[in-house]
Formats: sequence, structure tokens, C-alpha cells
Amino acid sequence: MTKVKSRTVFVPPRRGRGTVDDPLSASGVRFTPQRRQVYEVLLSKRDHPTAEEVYLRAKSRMPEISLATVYNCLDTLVRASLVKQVNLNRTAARFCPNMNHHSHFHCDQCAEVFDIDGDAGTRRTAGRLPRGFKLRHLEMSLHGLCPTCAAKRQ
Amino acid sequence: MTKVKSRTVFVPPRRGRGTVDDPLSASGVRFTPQRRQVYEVLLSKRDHPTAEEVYLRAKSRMPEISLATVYNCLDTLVRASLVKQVNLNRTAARFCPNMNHHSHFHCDQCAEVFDIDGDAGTRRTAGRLPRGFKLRHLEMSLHGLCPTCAAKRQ
DNA sequence: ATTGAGAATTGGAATTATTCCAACTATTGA
DNA sequence: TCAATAGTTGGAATAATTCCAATTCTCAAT
Repeated sequence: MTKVKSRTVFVPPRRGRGTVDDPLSASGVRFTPQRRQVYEVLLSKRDHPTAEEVYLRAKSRMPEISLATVYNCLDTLVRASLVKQVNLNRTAARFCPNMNHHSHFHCDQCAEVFDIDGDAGTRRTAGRLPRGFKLRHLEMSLHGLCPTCAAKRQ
Repeated sequence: MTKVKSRTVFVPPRRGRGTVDDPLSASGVRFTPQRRQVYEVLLSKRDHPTAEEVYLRAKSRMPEISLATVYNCLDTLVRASLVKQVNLNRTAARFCPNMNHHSHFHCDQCAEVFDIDGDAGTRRTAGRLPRGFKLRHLEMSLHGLCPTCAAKRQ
């Protein structure tokens, strides 16, 4: 059943050290070696890895990093709006460093995830909300066949 | 890691017995007592219960029903397009018998889920897809504060 | 009606993804 | 330099869901 999680609220701006155009430090998150590593794993191969996959990739360059830390770092990055978390039906969450407006297309056949650019995912597409609702965030997810798998089905 | 699940493909039309306007039999799904019970639980209180909640409600009228069966029935109903499965971040899936076009608003405060009617969720809102993608299904989920919780924050 | 094949159900065990926890380490600001 | 706070670690715990093997049910053909 559901449990309320007490979680320290994300405290945004604190002093970072890195260059100004470094999104990690610019975001106000303290950039520890682990967080940087996790972020770089995401940036270097933008294939929407799961936490487990991020862990394996990060480990190859930083062998002592733990899975728990990867989860923590991903969580921090998501809260800092540097990374998007993509939730698909019944599978592990995936992570994506593309913060432009886009939606995700999930191929039912090969299970790959594709970024679909465009304004799907902007407030506009949400339509008119009934009075009183305060929208913070929206997410559009698409399902079907990717070009490759669609072609294979003649 | 991911595993490919072998699952019997859904076989639509078979002969049912119920009245023609009964969506369960009209859908071609064999309406077993358990499936009917699960479906009725969803229809009778449309508050997006989790599988566990459906199980508890169903059990009160059909004490021998098992949780595994509830999962099976929900799965069958979803495949038969009688029920929508709503996936929210990191929590149990929820189920919804409203098959009209609508999206789901998830209150970050009270965690309740609201149906938002309108064309968000129609193909149109997906925008233009790159060549080759075959869209089958789309889902829009909204996050923020529901009217009650928004008011409490004045 | 009887029967046999295929479906559905059951309870419990297993799995998967994620979170929790307590001990330890690193960093920051006074 | 030191205390306070934040972050990391490994392992244990939890939650949701799936799997499995045994049983029961249903349908259709005899």
C-alpha cells in the first residue's frame, strides 16, 4: 500500500564552483564526482538507460560507485531539472538528459524509446483544465512501432 | 534487467452470452464471474484504484478471489480495451473504466487522480511524428495541485 | 449427458525495481 | 581546525508484479 515518504525538500541555490556554462553547477546542485559521473553517462549515450544501466556504465569508470548512489544522483538530477525521468508501463524507469520540450515514443516491438521533438508536451497541448487545477508538469507518451519495426512488418 | 515475456496473444471474438449492450460480452472477452466482478468494482467507484484496492473491494463480495486473478482480470480488461491502465511515477498502477478520450491529472499533494476530459490524448495532440513511426496509443499525464490542495496553499 | 482440450483461477514462491538504513566519509562555513 | 551537514556505501527491506504448478471451469464435439 501507499506510504508517505518524508524526503528532504530540494534546496536550490547553493554556491557551486564550476564554470558558469556548466549546467550541473549552474543548477545549484553540488556537483560531487558521483553526480558528475552519472550526468556524464547520460550525456554521452542518449539512449534512455535504466538506473541499472547507468550504474553499470558509471562503474566502468568509477568502480566504487554504488547502485544506491546512482539512484540518489538520478533523483537529484531529476529534481534539479537537469534530467527527465521517463516512466513506461511496467518496466524500470528510464532517464534522459534532453530537457527540450519533447515526448517519448515507446516501440512496443523492440522496447526502444525515442525522443520526439515538438510542442507535444507543452502546456498548450494539455487543453483547458477545469477551474482550480494548478498544472506544474506534463508528460506525453506515445506507443506504437518505430520505423524499423514497422518496416519489418512489411 | 529486461526480460521478454511470452504471453498469449489476445484473441478477440468468441461467443458470449450476456446482453448485447453489455460491454464485457460485447468485447469478446469471456466474462467469467471474476472478470465481471473486477469490472464491476471499477465501474461502481471510479476513483482509480490500484490492483490491491480492486482486490480488497472484489473480495468483500467474492471472498475466494485471489490477487493473482485480479491482476489477470485487469490485464484482460486492459487488453480488451474496456479499462485503461494509468501509470504514475513510482507507484502502483491504477485502473480506470472511463474509455473516453481523457487525460489524468495527478495531484502531487494528495496523490489523487482526476480524469480530465477533452481532446488531450487524441492523435491530434501528438503533433507531427517523424516519418515511419506508427502510432497506436498515446497517453498524457498531468501533474500539479488539485483544486482542493491548491486552495489550501491559498 | 460425457469427455477431453484449452482457459481461467488459485496460493504461494520468485523476481524486479526501488527505497531504506546505519555507518562511514567528504565538504563547507564558522 | 572543527563541527555540522550533506553525500556515499552495501546490504537489508519493501512493494508491486509476475511466475508457476496444481486445480477447476467451460465449451464444444461426441
